[in-house]
Amino acid sequence: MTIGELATRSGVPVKTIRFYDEEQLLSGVERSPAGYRLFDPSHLRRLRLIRAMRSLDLPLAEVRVLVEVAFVEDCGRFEARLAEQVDRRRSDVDRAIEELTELRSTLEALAQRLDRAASPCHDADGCPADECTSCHIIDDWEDTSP
Amino acid sequence: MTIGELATRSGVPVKTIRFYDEEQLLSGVERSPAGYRLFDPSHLRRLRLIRAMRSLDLPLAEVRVLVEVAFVEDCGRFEARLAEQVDRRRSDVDRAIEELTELRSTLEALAQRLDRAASPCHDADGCPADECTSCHIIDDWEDTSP
DNA sequence: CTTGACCCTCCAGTGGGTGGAGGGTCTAGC
DNA sequence: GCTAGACCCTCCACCCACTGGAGGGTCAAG
Repeated sequence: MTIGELATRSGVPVKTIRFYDEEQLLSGVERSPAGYRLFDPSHLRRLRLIRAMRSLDLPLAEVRVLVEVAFVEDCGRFEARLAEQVDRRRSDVDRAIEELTELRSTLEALAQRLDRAASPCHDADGCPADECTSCHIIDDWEDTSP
Repeated sequence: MTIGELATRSGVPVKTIRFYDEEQLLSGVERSPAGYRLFDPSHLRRLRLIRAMRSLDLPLAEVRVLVEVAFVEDCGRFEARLAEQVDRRRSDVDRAIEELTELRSTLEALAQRLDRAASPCHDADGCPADECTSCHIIDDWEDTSP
């Protein structure tokens, strides 16, 4: 299988497969006399596993380990390690959702304040912050944020 | 004000201030005969505005424009542009939260499946996927995901 | 023998900083 | 006048996971 065929079958871009190869995520990739990469069906399985792990946003370094464990060591170990990573990722995602939710309400509050904002100074020479409600939006909002 | 003083007063690291200067977010920064950056109080205001915008995760390129509008043009324009950006950011954040929520439930489902997983093959020569429940976790889960 | 679809390597860029090397400057105390 | 230490400078590399492009080799069909 050439890289193009593997790309078509897996749905992973050629460039990305090459990148994974450089990063040692696919092992035992042969070369044709002309230097073309040659893959076998195990690489397709491997690539699918990589993509599955990546769709969980596990870092490549961890994916590298996980793939190695799955294909070289035994699956019990793979399962345990994956469970571990899934747990870790789960709490990361929870934290990220919390942070985004907080940001979301900050944005909401700011949007409302901007709607209510009355008299921008319209000073062509730049804004003399002390007399301008627009600028004070930022100041006020800074005061109320941590 | 030297860069160290500005850093202390603003809570922004020296390196970051230098970076913002290089990126043209602070303008009119003087230099001492020895080449030291010299700031005035307007730079403190500017820096605070930058940090406020960045805390909304607005990209630096947009922050650059926004700061310029606030300090060089008039505040009404700043207010309008900020409102625009806040709206855009709001929908981005909404989308991000949705995606993370989806990821979160994928992780949840996978974690449960991993808990229930029965018999890993424990084959020291690598896993012959067809007979191994651990490997099938990935396959099954792939099938159910888009 | 040419055309066009492949393939290769190497380099640069993304965003928003952060860390470090290597070296100049300033100030206080002796 | 000298030295220690805190400060400042520039330039370069690194993070992450790719992606795009230049410049050039390879292969099959017509």
